[in-house]
Amino acid sequence: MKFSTSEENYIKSIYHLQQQGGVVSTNNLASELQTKAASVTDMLKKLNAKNLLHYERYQGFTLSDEGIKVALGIVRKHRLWEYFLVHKLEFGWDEVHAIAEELEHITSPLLVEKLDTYLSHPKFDPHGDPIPDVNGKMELRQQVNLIDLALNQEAEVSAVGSQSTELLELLKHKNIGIGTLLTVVRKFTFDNSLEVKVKNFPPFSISQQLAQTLFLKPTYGSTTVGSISK
Amino acid sequence: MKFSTSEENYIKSIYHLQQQGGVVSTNNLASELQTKAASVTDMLKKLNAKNLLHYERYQGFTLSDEGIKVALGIVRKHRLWEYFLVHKLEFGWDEVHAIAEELEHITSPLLVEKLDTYLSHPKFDPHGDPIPDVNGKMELRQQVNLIDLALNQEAEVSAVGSQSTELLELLKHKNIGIGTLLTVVRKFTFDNSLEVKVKNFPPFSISQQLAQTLFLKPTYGSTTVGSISK
DNA sequence: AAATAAATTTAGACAAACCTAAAACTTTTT
DNA sequence: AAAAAGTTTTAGGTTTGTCTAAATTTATTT
Repeated sequence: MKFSTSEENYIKSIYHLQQQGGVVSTNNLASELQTKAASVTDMLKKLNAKNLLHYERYQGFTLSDEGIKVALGIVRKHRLWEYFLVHKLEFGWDEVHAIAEELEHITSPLLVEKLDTYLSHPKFDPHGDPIPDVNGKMELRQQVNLIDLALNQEAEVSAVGSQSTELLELLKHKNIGIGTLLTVVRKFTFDNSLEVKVKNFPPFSISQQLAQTLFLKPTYGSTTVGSISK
Repeated sequence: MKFSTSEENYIKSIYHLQQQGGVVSTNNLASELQTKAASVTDMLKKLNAKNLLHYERYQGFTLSDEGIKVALGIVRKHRLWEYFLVHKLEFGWDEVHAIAEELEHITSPLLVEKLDTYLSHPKFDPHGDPIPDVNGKMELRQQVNLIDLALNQEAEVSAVGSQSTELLELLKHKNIGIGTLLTVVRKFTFDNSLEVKVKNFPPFSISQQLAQTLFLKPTYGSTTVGSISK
């Protein structure tokens, strides 16, 4: 079955939202898609008629198995194109999201498979997100949220939880990118903010909100800067 | 100014038609786009309002300078993507047209320039058509139509005049592709058909229609099979 | 358990891009 | 030069995806 660009965008957004919070609500999806609740309801009816959703009036909704399959196909295309843009065309990892949003709607399945082969079947995209294979299977990202990182445990930034320009702007300002090595030197319970250290820079503060969008891979053989352990 | 996919398709088709015949007619464009004359008139009004056309009711139309600029931008994208699909992803030259029709509508100008650089600024696409540069300039294809090829003059097939599946099917059947070397051994005035020879194959016949869609580059130092010249 | 607030859906409109059928204009034929 | 044929445009309607405003349902207060 084929879908319009608009249908695909709804499916993809529902997928992302239900990854976080389980059942998705109308307002929730409307704000994610920058549209109005009434428009969302219209589209829900259509997707429901195509058996892509479990949907009951006023009760929220989730993707059906079929819906998830479709979503994974779109996610696969999005992440493969991002990989292509960064590793072949030499875009920065923070410039590619909008372009991949367009490329992900190109329909040819053969194109996707040839692209995958050309890129040597990458497992993760430039933001650290896993790329589903043809059957929708993908690796878990073995990453830790910055909020959960142990004190003085060195780790490498490997993914960001959103591609909003606001977030990317803030990361640029703080000089943080994919690959940055950092350690948490203090945690403040008052506002859950963190004091963070990057080599060769003075320590600086990261808010709870920001910390929640950053994912890292611990560097075993940590630098244990001021810790008690030998 | 930005254009919808539909507007871009109209602009591109008008461009191709006026390359052949000068002023374009409504029915002409309707059949090219597989749509109805009334739909064409609707769109003409819109494009005219945006100053992309010279248009007078009932009198036909051509692109304005601005319209040509837009058309060349689309043609540039189409041909660059075709080059990418054939030379990087290893598609056959006869499989890429439909996919490039989708890719040509991706909007990012930076993407086009990075792609062009990645491909090392190719001058011709896999069908032998020239690729316009950023300013719309392109080389003429120094090619001869098969109809005009001199007797016994060896030449290499370098372009086909259309990408219709019907044509590609026929070429496949006759074992002709980009790069095929051939000579015309006889011309029949009755139906303007040609008797053609490809090395290691028995001679075969090509209709006037087919000959008109094939373009070739003469091989200087010809093989002059049965000619009088030493 | 009412009253109020918030979320969701319905009803009715609108723009883009298409359609059919009829009217208007051009070209060709007789 | 009138009639016929062909082409183009207009008029009015459809579908998709959006919107605003009003009605309905669910959740939260008091």
